[in-house]
Amino acid sequence: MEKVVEVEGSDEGKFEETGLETSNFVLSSPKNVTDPVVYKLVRVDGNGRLVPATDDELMEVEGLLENEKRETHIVADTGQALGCNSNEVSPSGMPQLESSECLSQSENTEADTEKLSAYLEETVPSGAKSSSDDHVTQSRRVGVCLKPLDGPLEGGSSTSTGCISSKPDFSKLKGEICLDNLSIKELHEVFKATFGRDTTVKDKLWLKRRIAMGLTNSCDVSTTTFVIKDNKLVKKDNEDGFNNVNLGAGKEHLAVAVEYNEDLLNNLSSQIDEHQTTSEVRLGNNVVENNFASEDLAADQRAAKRVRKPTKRYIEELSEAESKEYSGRSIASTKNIGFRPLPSKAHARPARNVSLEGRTVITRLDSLGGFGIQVPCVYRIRRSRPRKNVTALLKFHPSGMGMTATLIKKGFDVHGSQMDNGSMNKVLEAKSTPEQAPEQFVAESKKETTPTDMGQNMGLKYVDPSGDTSDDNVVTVPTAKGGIRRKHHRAWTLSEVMKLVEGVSKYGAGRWSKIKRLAFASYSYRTSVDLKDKWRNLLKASFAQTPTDKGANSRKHPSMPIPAPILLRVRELAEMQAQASLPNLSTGKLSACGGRSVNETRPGYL
DNA sequence: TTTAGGG
DNA sequence: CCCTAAA
Repeated sequence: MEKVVEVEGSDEGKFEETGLETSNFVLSSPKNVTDPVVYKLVRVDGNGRLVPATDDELMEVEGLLENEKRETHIVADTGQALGCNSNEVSPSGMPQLESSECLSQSENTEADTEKLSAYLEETVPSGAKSSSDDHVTQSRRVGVCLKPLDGPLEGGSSTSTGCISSKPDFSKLKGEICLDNLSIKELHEVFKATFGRDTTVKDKLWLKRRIAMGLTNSCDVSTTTFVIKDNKLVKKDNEDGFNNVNLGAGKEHLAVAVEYNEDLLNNLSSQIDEHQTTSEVRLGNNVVENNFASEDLAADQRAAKRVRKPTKRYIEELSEAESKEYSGRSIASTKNIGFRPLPSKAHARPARNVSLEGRTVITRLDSLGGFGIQVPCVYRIRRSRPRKNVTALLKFHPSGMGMTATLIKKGFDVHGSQMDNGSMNKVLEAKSTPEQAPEQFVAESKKETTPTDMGQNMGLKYVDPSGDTSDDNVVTVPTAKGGIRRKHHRAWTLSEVMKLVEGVSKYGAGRWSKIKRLAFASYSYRTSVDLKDKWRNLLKASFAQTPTDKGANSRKHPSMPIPAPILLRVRELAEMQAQASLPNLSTGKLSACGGRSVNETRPGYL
């Protein structure tokens, strides 16, 4: 106990320090205060403006994660805290430190992001290794660390705030005992300190839970104690726990929880989203921490999982959801906001969902108190490319859209038929996910969820039925063979088209993969094939009508208003390329040598 | 794996 | 958009 306290003290100090450093970059916004718990990943723009991470960034991050860092990060956390300056060990006694990474990478925003993610992931293991007390400390540091990094991560601000500023009191809290012993009044204080707001709730248990959760989420407080007292279980409970005590059967949950956590981690690692919040991670971490007795094991598992890279689809999904919101126009700016802020809760950040394999886990800010606690929940299912199982799914839900809807529905419908869920999940899982446990877990938790909670959640959850959450436009098309294939359509936005055109002009038509990578990195959901198809369409369109009028806009196609200038440009490019290609055809090599982008092998197209 | 084309 | 053959 004592030890813990000390640590915290140190932590705080550190935080402050770090905070200062951090200040350079970020945190302009007051919002930090608002929600200590939730953070999104962002990068800092040149001018210091915060920008939500873009899809590609996420991807990048992902990539980074994969590449390296696993274990190191943990260290990094510690390291950072102390560390950016001195690499060495944290007081807690973390042997591993590798601030170097931090430093080196700090340059890139991406790196930051990555770091964040890394840190997140890493945290877990570290926690596992170190005693819980230490762990707590570490985690905090981590939060700090992030900021210092260079910037980009904005999360840091909120993080730091949440952790430190908001709750200095926690030192007391830490002790499990504290929570238990505290009077309601005290709990209120703590609560306030934790969440920055008052609560009228008088339920002690509730308060304790809430606080514990809050702490856990925002910082890694050793909630365990608290939790334990509460139920026997642990942090894991956080998620379920708040709903109700549940967890009678701790073991099962526990087991499940582990997996769940892993997924969560994986998800995080794979996609760190602006929406993704550290809190989530933490949550996951905590759980993991508790669950995994042997760090090694955990580490290994994580590593393994981490390795597997989320499919593009996966990412795509995310981006898509977001993109919908802003409809592609300004990608960056809106993203953060992307989800409609729910009126009700402090900030209802739309939960970010992470879908893993078949099952989707999403974290949503929970309504617990209206604080931004995130709770994992099943939200939407990944829209995926047609998988073999799709048909099966479809059968279940002829509508075809539906997985998402269905799930949600389920979620709401407490009593709802499990069958649906189960079957669906199963189907999904069948394909790739061997482990069902997590799903069940999720499902179960949902079931357990009390109606009340559900109601609250609903508000948050359903942020907007219309838009993103729901599915992308997925349409099922019956095929002659009898199969059903899913077609998801995402309208091309002007910006996308422009980028495409630009890309083509730069790299030449036909180099779709290159274009996708470079010019089009932001739109992760567009595949090179998509680009190609789009280009084809553009060409068609441009030739079809452009010639005469610039105003060509007047396309009949309601759906596709392509600005004339763009069409024009397309035509130009097409012609250029065509010309370029012609020589090629005849001479071949020569053209290739001289020509640049256009030339190459590109068959001029057309 | 990426590209080109067809459906 | 999806699917698939070809490079």
